[in-house]
Amino acid sequence: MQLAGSKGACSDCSLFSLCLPKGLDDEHVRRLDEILQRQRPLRRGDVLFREGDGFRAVYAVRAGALKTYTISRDGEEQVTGFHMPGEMIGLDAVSLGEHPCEARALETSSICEIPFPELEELARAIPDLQRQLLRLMSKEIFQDHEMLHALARRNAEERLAILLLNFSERFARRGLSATRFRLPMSRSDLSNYLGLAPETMSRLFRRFQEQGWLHSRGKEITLKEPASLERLAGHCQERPCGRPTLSGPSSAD
Amino acid sequence: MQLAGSKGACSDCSLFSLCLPKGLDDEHVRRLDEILQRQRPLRRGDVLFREGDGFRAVYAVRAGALKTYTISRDGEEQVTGFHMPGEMIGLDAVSLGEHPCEARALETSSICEIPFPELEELARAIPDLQRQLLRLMSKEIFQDHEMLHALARRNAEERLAILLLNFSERFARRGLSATRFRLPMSRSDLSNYLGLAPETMSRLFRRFQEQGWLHSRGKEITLKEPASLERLAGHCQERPCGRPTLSGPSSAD
DNA sequence: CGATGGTTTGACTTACCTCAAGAACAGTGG
DNA sequence: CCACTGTTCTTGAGGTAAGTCAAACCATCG
Repeated sequence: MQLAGSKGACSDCSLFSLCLPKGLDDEHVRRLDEILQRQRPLRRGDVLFREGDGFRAVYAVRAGALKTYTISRDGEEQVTGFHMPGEMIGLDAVSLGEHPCEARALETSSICEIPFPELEELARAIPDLQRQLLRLMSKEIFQDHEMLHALARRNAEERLAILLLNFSERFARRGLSATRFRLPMSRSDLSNYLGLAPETMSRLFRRFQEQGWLHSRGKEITLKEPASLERLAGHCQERPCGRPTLSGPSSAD
Repeated sequence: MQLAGSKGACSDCSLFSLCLPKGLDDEHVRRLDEILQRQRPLRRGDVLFREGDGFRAVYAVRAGALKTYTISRDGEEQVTGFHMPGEMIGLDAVSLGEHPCEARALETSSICEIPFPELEELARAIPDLQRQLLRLMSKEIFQDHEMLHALARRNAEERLAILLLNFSERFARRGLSATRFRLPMSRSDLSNYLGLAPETMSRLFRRFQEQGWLHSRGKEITLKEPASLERLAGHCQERPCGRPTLSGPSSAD
């Protein structure tokens, strides 16, 4: 898997298809991959796009992790999302025609650029793709609503529990352990995202650790009692679809 | 404008086109209106769809107002949005295939149902429509991010200021006064949406009134010093696009 | 190695919630 | 039109979760 220059068809990665709910057949995936542009890898701290940049493409994360955030007039930032491999960035820019947020690599990351005009064109040709694209955006709306709920109604402990389980699920979906993982972002990014002070975040981790619910050493997290976290996350996390829980003897790692 | 039965082409309302950013030509709007289904008007408290209902259509509000909300396991509700004439409901259901929230009329409301399969089909045939549809969903994501920011970083006063200005703008877009309007929802719906206690909402209105920033009599609101509200909303409300502000000698009413 | 920025910890403050009691309001039926 | 009833709204008193401030600690990195 040689990492070539900044451009060129990205034929070895059908990564984009990972971002989309299943249902596209192989031929379609091939045509998709043809329009992908590979970018040179980003290093920790590198900016993928800035707020106000013209919107030309969406981006699929191949490896690493990024955060997106807006910057308010007084310079403070608000983290709007974390983006892991197999996830998509930039869909919120379609409407304005420019990026309403900034995207920055949390660690060395590899990105596929998907020029949007081509994607739209292809979606017209492939009904399935159109459907998947709409589904993808809808999912983001839906997840934002869950997050709104968390911020509006849940206390600090519940918010952290929800977030940890969310990450756990996302790691698991990539075939990684659901109970042992490395959070690529800083505590202050986490706290910022959850609408809390960094100090509160720190105290929460300590409390969770004292309860024996998890072990955290820097960015390395081990969930020891996912069931307790799920009880906390409780109400709001219940999904209509029978998503498997982590509780009980975990199959992970 | 005779209100017919529950079905039939809704040719007098090109309302759906209102929901979409401008840019569709007349012929397209006509074809769109052909697939619209008119629903019998909803009365205050009527449910448009429930959480978990199968997703078959999205809905455009013609008149009145609705709220959408999720219900957590313990029965408490979280308002996820208010929907005014010219706005769309149900886009968050595309991904799951069922509605993740419940929609209820806040007052007597008239709704157009837009069967989603037909809409997708039409979007395939009309590239412009496809683009507008994507743009519409993107806008919702973008607005949710703004709301996330508000809930995470702003205090109670700022949240209310932001919300009031938001409504003001939405009324203005419909050609109504930006400074005198009637909020169709209860104080507790407002507070719920903003992640506050109803009591706090009540105190906020009093405080704003004491400051002379607005006059409120029940659901009737008069903004007297939009500039002060804008100062409060401040940082987060600044949009890159030069959206006209309300401050200065208002042109409204 | 010291410099820099993230993290932890403690002491203190405060914005908002909770609880509880009235007041205003909206239906509903006489 | 007026009582009657159930909501929604308002107001006050008091408690608490989380923020702020400040200092110590720790990792990373030139």
